[in-house]
Amino acid sequence: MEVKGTRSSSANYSNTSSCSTLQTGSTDEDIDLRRGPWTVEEDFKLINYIANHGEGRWNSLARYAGLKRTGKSCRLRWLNYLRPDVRRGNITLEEQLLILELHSRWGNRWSKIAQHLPGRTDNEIKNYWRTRVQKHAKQLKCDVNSKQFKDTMRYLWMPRLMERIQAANKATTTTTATTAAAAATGSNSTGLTTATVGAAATTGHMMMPHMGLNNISNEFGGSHVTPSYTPDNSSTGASSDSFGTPVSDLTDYYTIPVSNNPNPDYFLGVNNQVYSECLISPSGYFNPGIEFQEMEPNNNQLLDGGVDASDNLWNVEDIWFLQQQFNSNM
DNA sequence: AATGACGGCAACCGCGTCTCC
DNA sequence: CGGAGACGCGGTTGCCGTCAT
Repeated sequence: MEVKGTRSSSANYSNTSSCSTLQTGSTDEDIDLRRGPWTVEEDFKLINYIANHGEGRWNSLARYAGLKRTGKSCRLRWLNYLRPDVRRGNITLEEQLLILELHSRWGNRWSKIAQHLPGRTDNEIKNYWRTRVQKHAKQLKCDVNSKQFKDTMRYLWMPRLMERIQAANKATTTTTATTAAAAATGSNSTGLTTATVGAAATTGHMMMPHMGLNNISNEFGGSHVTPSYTPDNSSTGASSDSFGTPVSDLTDYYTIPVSNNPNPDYFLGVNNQVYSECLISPSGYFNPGIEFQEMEPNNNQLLDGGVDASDNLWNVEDIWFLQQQFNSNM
């Protein structure tokens, strides 16, 4: 495992003394509240308490669980790290595409975006955006909120990302009947195009039932991404056409065999056994001292011919290419 | 080998909203 | 209706690992 920079490494866990405290001062209990990295013991207490009593009422939960933490801190720790269905590791190409798509629509509504990426937290998506996307905006010497950058993202990066997804799929899978069916359905209720969803479906990932499809169909207008990947097309017919276009049921995509996916951490829909196991996952959860590190997925996720998927979109060649495109639009 | 810079991520903070009394 | 506490969200900070020199 070992996500780079994580505070949950065993080294950090052992270093309980580095955790600072803050004085509450005025409460009747007048306890020293801990801050900073969580220890194994604290995680264990929190997990066990929630397993027995459920979550919510975080302030009292913190007290009753014997944690010298604020309720807020407990909530954050649970939601962003300990929750069984938290998915960790590299953001996949499909997830990157979805993040770009959703962010172009909703802006920094991280929690809203996270709702559509099962297992991902708003914090993780926010971090991804800040560390990756903003970095590349910086490289292009433009503001991440500028129209030019958004257009670059929409008309260049996203189509290119889709190409990469499709290329990865071609390289790693044979076309399944389900994929063909998906491709035949055209756009869907999310406004994402066939290319988007079909590609994602082929990998057995994304668009799970619990993503709140009704929600999406209401909130998504037209897709900004068109099959032809050209600004002209997307700015005219495509976006308005896909608005309310009768669509296929995304459940069609839920049952792609996981074996199609090169990433061992991939999950399927909630009806799928593999995903269920992934949700439960936690050989290490209740045995933190021994196996805690095993809870994290393989971070060396390889797609697209062995290139780290997390940076697939952003290699040097692309940056150069995008810079040319970007400059020519100036 | 030492060290400084940088990147990535967990955790914290402030504030707005919601819920309950 | 209004106040208090709980909750949730987005922005920011700070730590740790990695990389470059």
